[in-house]
Amino acid sequence: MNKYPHSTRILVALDCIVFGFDGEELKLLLIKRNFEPEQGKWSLMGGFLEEEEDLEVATNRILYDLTGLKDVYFEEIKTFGKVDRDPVERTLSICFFALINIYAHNQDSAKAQNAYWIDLKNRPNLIFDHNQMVDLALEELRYKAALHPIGFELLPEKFTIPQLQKLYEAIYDSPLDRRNFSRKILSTNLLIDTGEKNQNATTKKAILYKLDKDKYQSKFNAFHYFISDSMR
Amino acid sequence: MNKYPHSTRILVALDCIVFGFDGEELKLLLIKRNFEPEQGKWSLMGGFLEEEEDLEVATNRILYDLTGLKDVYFEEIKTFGKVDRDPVERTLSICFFALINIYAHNQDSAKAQNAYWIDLKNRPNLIFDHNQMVDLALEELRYKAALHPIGFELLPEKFTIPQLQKLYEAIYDSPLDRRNFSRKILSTNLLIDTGEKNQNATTKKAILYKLDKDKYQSKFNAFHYFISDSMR
DNA sequence: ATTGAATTGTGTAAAATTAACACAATTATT
DNA sequence: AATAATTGTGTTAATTTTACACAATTCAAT
Repeated sequence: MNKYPHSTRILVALDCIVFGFDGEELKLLLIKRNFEPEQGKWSLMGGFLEEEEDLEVATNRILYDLTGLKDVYFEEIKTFGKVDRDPVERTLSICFFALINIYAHNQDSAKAQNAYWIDLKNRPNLIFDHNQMVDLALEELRYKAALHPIGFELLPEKFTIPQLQKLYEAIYDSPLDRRNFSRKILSTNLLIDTGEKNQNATTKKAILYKLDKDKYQSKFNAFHYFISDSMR
Repeated sequence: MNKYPHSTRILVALDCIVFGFDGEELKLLLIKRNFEPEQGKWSLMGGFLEEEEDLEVATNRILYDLTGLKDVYFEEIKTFGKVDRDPVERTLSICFFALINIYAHNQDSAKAQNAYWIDLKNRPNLIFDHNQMVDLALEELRYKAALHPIGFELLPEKFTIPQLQKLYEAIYDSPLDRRNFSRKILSTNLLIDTGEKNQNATTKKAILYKLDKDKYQSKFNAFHYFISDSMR
């Protein structure tokens, strides 16, 4: 069975930073732990990589259990591997962040895990090295979202340009110029005008767009500097 | 000892894609395996994460054993985790790429590992999923080198602008405009004129520069689009 | 119905950057 | 001294970005 006899086998966890957006603020899906260790404290959603389970399958399993969603956008960030990072037993953590549409996820799945959406800005202290993980995930999200059109993953299927702008303002925690933002976004040709307008607006109704999924893949790498430094 | 009793412990390997540059071509440091499994075939340099060893320590250990160098620049790419990726036993591979000055590394260390510098363009078929790892590493190197000043890691301490240009041409496998390249590089203010010139030139001797290490860290993230698409 | 406040969509000119070039200077060789 | 190869620097047009202004839409309050 163990054919590389002299090496150590190690417990491998996956920890997920799940980002959401409620229209105003960037949110994190966090677990109020009702199990040991560290029961009662806050942590990221995670799980162990199982025998006979591909790594990617495990990530999707964990995201599904938490959100009820399949085909969630996620990205590996880093493996945390300090010997003593988990006081119970040495555990590697392969760390991911995921972007989901906060309104599409299954509330029941979240409840079953004792999970809550928490404002990124008011996040509680987390167990182990999970604070570092969130810091890194935010950094990575900011990096990636400036270079690639991944923000859409956090929005409903149909969205307005002002909504999209609010999202980017939340990600970078800084105001963007409305006119320049609009021009830059539209110049990507990734948005399709649905012909509809948002209904719940109290002032001028904005055009609802959807993502051009055919172009999305081919343009994923074509839009470095989606948000430029000078735009911030 | 095993306090999370129901989970599986897994063998964890680290595999390194070591890039070098000989002045003309991008090179890979590859192992001609004189051990089982797959003896006689080519592979990446790797090793197992050991008990009581931090992940970062393990990476540095593996790089040191291979090159004789400490403080090597490396970057984690991805964890490969298909159940059957290693036919001997299930093994996760945490995959890194490293950039080293090919002339600073210790030949004896490489020889002891049966390692050779191979032109990236003529690389042999590698074992397991190592081909995929190299493909991904090259992609990642191209991505990062376009956004951050990491190319220097592949050059000697003192280098000329034409040398640096040849490096970038090797990385992107495409010619760059000499005059625009020079201007862009110098405008970063990351290069210090050493006052010396390279001696082994058969024509006009070029100015030797060195990296401004004080500015390097602070400007690491300030130079997104170090190499622009339009420059290629 | 009219006005006002908030928000959305589009336009424009100056500034900055990039792309596409040309030319002069340096070095070893002939 | 002339030649060939390479290096350093400059210049202009095109493009992109920045910093703005103005008109149109909507609902609510008069």
